[in-house]
Amino acid sequence: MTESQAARPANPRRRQARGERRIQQLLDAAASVFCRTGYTSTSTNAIAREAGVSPGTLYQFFPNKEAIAVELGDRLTRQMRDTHGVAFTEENAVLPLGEMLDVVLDPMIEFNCANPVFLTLICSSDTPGAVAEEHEALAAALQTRVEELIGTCAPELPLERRARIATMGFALFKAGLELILSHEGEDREAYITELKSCLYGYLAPAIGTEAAPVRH
Amino acid sequence: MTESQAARPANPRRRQARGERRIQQLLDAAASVFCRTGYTSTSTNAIAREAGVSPGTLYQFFPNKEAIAVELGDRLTRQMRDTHGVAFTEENAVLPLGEMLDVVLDPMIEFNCANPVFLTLICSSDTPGAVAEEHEALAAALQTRVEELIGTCAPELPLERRARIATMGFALFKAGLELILSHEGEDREAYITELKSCLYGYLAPAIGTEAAPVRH
Amino acid sequence: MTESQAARPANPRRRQARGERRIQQLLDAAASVFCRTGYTSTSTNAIAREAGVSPGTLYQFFPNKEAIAVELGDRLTRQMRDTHGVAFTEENAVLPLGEMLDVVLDPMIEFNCANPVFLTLICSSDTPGAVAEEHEALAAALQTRVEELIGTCAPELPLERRARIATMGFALFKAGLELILSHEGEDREAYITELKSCLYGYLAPAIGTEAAPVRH
Amino acid sequence: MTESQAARPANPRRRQARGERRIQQLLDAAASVFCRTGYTSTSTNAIAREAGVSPGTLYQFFPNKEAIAVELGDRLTRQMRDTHGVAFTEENAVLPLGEMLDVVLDPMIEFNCANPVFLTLICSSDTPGAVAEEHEALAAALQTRVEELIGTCAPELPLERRARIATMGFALFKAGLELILSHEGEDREAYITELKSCLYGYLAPAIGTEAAPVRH
DNA sequence: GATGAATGAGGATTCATTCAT
DNA sequence: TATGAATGAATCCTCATTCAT
Repeated sequence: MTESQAARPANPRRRQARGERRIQQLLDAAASVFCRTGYTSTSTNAIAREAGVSPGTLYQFFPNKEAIAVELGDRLTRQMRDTHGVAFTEENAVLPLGEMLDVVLDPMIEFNCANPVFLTLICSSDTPGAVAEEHEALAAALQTRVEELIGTCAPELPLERRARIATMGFALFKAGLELILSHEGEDREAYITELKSCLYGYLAPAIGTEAAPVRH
Repeated sequence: MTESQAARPANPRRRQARGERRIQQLLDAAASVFCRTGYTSTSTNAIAREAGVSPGTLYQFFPNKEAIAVELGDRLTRQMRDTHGVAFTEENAVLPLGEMLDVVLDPMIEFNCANPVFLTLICSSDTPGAVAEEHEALAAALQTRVEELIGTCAPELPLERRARIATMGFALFKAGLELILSHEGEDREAYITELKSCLYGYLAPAIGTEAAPVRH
Repeated sequence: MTESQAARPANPRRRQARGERRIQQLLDAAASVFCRTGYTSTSTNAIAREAGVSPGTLYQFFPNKEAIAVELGDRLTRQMRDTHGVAFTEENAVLPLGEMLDVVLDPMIEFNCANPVFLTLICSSDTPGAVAEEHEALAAALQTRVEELIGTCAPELPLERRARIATMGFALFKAGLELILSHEGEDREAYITELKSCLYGYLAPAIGTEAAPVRH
Repeated sequence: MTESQAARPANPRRRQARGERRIQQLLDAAASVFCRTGYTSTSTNAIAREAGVSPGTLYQFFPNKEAIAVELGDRLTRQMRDTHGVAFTEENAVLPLGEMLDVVLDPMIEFNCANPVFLTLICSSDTPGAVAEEHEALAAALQTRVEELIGTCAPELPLERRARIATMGFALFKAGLELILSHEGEDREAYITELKSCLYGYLAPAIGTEAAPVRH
């Protein structure tokens, strides 16, 4: 009796657990297929097949293809923030440029190497509709944080220029990331170095290489 | 034989001319639609409609959708070479880096602003299959020329690094171009400047800012 | 045996009561959704959702979608008979036509205004299959009673004609009811009057306006 | 030469002719299937199958299912007007009611017996969306003409009542038509008589049985 | 009984491509 | 050569129904 009462709460959870597992399974499948064939060319049936379920099951959890991409993006974003969110904190603004780039980029790169869909999603500029909007919002959020960081490093920079630098830097990062992801082993490392030196060369004249003065 | 080719030049020429006109018409239409909706989302019927011809006519000149993209890319490449090919000649290697970037990039940017499909085609990374391959070849050709230019500027650079710099530089260029194309007027000019300073900052430490010694 | 039925009456009753409540809940939901979107366009999931239960629960009480409509129709029919069944009794045959129509139609109209699904079910002529058949049976039953009433009023009428009058009268009633249900307030009242005068005009020449002679 | 020039105009026509034939074929198929299973339950694939063509072909001529119903309704309406449009002219208002009903109803009934889809389309009240709207418009147009006719017969009738009579009369007509269409031979004739006597009985008290005074 | 996940056939619609004229 | 009709597989998505828990 008391047992059945104690066991109760598990029941609804178990159901939700199964669903949650399916969702994760579907998102994993989607990630995999998106990476292979790109968002636009990916069919929901292909995702379902990859996940080993029927099309109907997919639609029990997602109202349409876009929702999958959006949820995937959301989860990855959250995950990225939870894991590597520290990178953009103001503290890093006090570091010399080279070190700052390491501190900021390394976790980002690591995350993207572990989750290559992320770039796929962000770069699906071919696609009009909710996905693009959703991920533009995502990109915009990232850029804002970059802008803030730059603002801390170089407060005297005009706002417009600062925004452009953030935009350009972000575009640069995506471009470099693509190269990084398309290589492995030593080549990948080499491209990481390349990307960093590129960003260094771009940012150094604009925001200086020295540490920003610490604020007390 | 010679007679048929020489004595009746008007008719076949006119026919070929008509065909050529049709092809150009179709390619123009394709360019327009590709830009608007991206390669993947563009249907052959949409291209035919835009060109004001029937689907059947389209397939009289192109075996399939990819062939259109490929031919479009080829023509643009040829056109770019014919018009701005000079930019990559060795002569420019003797210029100081800043000037060289101007000389090399300005015509490229101008060309791409006039033909925004070019970037669309090159960046259709979403698309698996022949298009990607074809345009990778295209990109590879461009990169080779960049490599050669870099090689002239900095002959002591190890080949591998040189290739990476070319790759990275090219990726950077595409990323910048995207920003440039998505802005207009002053903003566009500003992003052009941004792109150049980015490339300058990246290349300066690698290949030096001074003019390469002229070879006699 | 008797013990289990007599000594433990509360438990099974309560269970059946719960089941009965569920069934009513489902039928109410079905009625609501049928009215809104019509039988064909109504999905079982929609009914379950409206009833606040899971699809599986619905199928614990009904083998399929049609069974819901059938049961709904049956219950409404029974309810109509229980409440307004008196209307068709022979006694009313002695009334003059005008009064008879009032006595017969008013409760019918009232019932249908309170239960608009009834008409929806009866008129789902779009739908082939069991529902139509079931409800044709329902309609046939009603018609039979109308026929009997007419037979009492005008015994000399040939059977065939009598059947046709009943059929036509019933069709007329449904048509009028549709108009009545699609209006409110004064408009509704006006259409009720219209329907009655229509039936009066139709039946008067056929069965006479005077009260049938009372039989001892 | 002159021949080829004379034959030219036939060429485009022939193509359109084939298409026109297909359209008619598809509409015939649609009419058949709509009648059998109702608008809502009819699938475009079923129509295509009935027409002996592939689904794609159907969509070459109609953008969607509704468009088929709409075009079908339009054609039938035009056909009805062309053939029997005379029935509603003012001239008939001078006839005594009984004759007027014959003159007005007989061609309408004949037409609907020859084209039973018409009623199916008009009665697809189950369906929300364009079809309903389109055919409500159709029904409204018919009713307007009925109203005008009634207005000529009984000019002293209040407008509201006149509208209601037209609405009710039209509903009555549809109901009767349904019965007529669902019977054959003598039964059908009998129901036609029944419908007429019903309308007569309804309209006589309202608009009089005598011929309206001729206007000079 | 109740749940909600699972199914898979079927629906509307699109599209690259082919074919008869 | 040009046309536009024809194709049918593939797309996204829905829904009646079943099943494991």
